[in-house]
Amino acid sequence: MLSSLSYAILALLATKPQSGYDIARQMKPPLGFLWQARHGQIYPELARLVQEELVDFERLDPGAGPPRRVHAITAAGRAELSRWVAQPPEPRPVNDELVVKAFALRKAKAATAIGLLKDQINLHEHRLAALELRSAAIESQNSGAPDLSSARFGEFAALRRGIGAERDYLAWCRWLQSELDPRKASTARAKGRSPARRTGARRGR
Amino acid sequence: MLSSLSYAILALLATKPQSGYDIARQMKPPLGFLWQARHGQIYPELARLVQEELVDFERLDPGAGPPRRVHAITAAGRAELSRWVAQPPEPRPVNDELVVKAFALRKAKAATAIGLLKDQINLHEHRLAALELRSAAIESQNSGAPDLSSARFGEFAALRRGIGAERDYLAWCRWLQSELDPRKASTARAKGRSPARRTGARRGR
DNA sequence: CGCGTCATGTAAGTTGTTACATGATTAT
DNA sequence: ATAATCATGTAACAACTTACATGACGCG
Repeated sequence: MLSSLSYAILALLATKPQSGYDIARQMKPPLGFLWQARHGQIYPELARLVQEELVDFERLDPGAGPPRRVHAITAAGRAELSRWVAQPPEPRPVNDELVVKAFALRKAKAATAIGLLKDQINLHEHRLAALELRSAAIESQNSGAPDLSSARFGEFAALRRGIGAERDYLAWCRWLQSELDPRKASTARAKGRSPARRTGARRGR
Repeated sequence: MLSSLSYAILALLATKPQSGYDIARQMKPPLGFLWQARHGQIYPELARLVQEELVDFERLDPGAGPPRRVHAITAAGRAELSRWVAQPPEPRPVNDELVVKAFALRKAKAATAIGLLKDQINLHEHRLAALELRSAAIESQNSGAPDLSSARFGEFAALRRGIGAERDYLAWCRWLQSELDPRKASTARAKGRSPARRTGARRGR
């Protein structure tokens, strides 16, 4: 059986033939939005796909420089990809260190914790901005959000997931930050303050 | 250096002494909301923590049955935990198979894809309901959302993250599902239909 | 001339999964 | 009786990270 990474590679190659380096660039943390992996994992996996004949490649020798290997998905590769797409996904757990830190946050000084969150917010704001930029680029090329019939639909859908996830993550970070704010201790609580809680409420999608 | 899992274990033991089995239960996929791991990883890690003297344990021999090992965090363990909490977290990439499948969705028949999403929505609705139940239980015990001063704040914050993430994930699944809906192809688009897009819009929080 | 990027690979180590192994207790 | 749950462990494997290794090209 193939790894999830293999299918992510196949999915990228299904849009167009690319080098391992191109794939690594798109999957590079922290910006990769389809699947994240380093080149140290990608090259061996690509070699395996070639061996299984789901991918083939062509050496492009640009006269000067190292020969570039442009990989393309084969017919067998496309077949295997579409077979896999129809299978139910196996959920991989999302383990986030920051959640553990939040859980144990009383162990830290408030000032330290607020600084930590500020850095995280910054990080995720940058990622969000990058994803939004890309999404906006697709929309302007497409004059509006692409639908299923468009070749860019898959990319748009994956981006939309990333954007939603980042916004939600940021909202949580900001909430946590406001809870830590020493000003919160005295004010608030009684007078229905800002980041309105809504845990029990809000039925109906 | 210790793994993230080690710190998750320490964080749980910091609330109260527990057996490896108890820890495994709380970390069990798909419900664990602090950190997910299986017992096959937890027991060896616990043993390591004992060896490092960050955790100790007591054999509880309940006359009948296997002796239960109740583990407790030591003073050194607490110190190490609070040191770690103040460090910036290293981001671990979130790789979700379903996003790859969405990216390559045109390879599948619409009916298959809709079925897939339905199953996913069901799964995540169940997880969301479980998290909301727990959050509501804390709120009722606390008469309102706990703040930093409360012993349950950490748990509440972690749950809140899980709840937000599940809601956002579900919203994406439902959007995707509506895009796949063959009824969408004919209607919609022109007449400003339901799951209102907001990718470029919505500035300022 | 050194640094960043293009470009490809490998080796060692860590983390996490799956399956095997054992055995008592409780519920059906 | 047989299945599920309590309870703890280990071994083999798969996934992923980090660091090493090499070499050309272009920029300042």
